[in-house]
Amino acid sequence: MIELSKAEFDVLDALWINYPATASQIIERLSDDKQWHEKTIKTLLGRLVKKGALTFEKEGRQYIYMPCIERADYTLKESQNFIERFFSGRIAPLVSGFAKSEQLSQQDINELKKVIDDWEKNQK
Amino acid sequence: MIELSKAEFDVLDALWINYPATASQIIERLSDDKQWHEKTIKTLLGRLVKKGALTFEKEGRQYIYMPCIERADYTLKESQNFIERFFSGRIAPLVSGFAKSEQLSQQDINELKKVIDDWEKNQK
DNA sequence: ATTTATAGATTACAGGTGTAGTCTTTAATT
DNA sequence: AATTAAAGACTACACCTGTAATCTATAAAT
Repeated sequence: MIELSKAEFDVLDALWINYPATASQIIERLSDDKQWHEKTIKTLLGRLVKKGALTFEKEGRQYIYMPCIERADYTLKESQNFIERFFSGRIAPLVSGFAKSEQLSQQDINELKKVIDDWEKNQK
Repeated sequence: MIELSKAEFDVLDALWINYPATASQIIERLSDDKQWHEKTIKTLLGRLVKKGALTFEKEGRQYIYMPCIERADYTLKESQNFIERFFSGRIAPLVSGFAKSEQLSQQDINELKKVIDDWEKNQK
C-alpha cells in the first residue's frame, strides 16, 4: 500500500475535490486551510508523484495532475489499519469509546442505524 | 496530547497488558510479535519516558515502569483525530466504508447494535 | 530579440523514527 | 578481591517529514 504522510494526504485531498487540476489550482484550494508556501506544496506534489499516488500530463509548461488512487480506497485501507492497530481489528470498540465519552450525537446514531439497516437488507 | 510513534505505541501497549513491569518483562512480551533487538526496546522505553507517556521507579539496578496514560484515553484521542482527518469528524462514513467493502461480520453488527442500544438507554 | 516571470527540478536542513551499537556502572559470580 | 554480565545511558545513522530556498528552463511581455 502507498504510505502517505499527513501533509501529503492533505495535498492529495485537495486534488480529490476536483481533478484533473494544475498545481496552482491545488495551491489555491489549500490556501484557505493551510499557511503553506507554494514551494512546500510543489515539493509535496513531487513526493506524491514519486510515491505513485498521482500522475500528471504536461500541458504547455504546466502539469495537470490526477490521482492514481481513490479517496474511498485509501481511507478504507487506513481505517482497517487503524482499527487493527488500536482495536485488534474490531470496529465496535472504537464506536463504543466514542459513546462512552459522549462523543456521539443523535445524528451519528441515526446514520449508524442506517448503515446497519442497509447492511442487513444486503444480507437477504 | 502526547504523540507516539507506531513503535513507541507497541511498547507502551505491551506495558498496558500488565504493569508495573520491568524492561525485561516488556521485552519478553514483545518477543512473540516483533523481531526487535533488546536495545531497540530500551531506546523506545527511554523515548516514552521522555515524552511523558510512562514513568519508572528504581528497584536495585532495574527500573519498574508504569504508564502515565490510559489506553482508552489514548485510543480515544487517536480515534477522534483519525476520524477528523479522514471523515470530517463523522463516524458513520467510516463504518459505512467497512460495510460497502464487506468488512463487517454479523458479530460486528451485533456489537454495534448493542453500542447504539446502550447509548439510547443512556439518553433517557 | 531581450527581459522577465513563472513552472517545475534540485538542493537544504532540522527534527522524528526505526533500529541498533558502544560506554559506564554496578550487581553477581568465581 | 577480581572478573564478568547485565541494566541503563549515550551515541549513531539512514530515511522520512515538514518546510522551504535556489537553480534552470521556457513562456510571456516588452
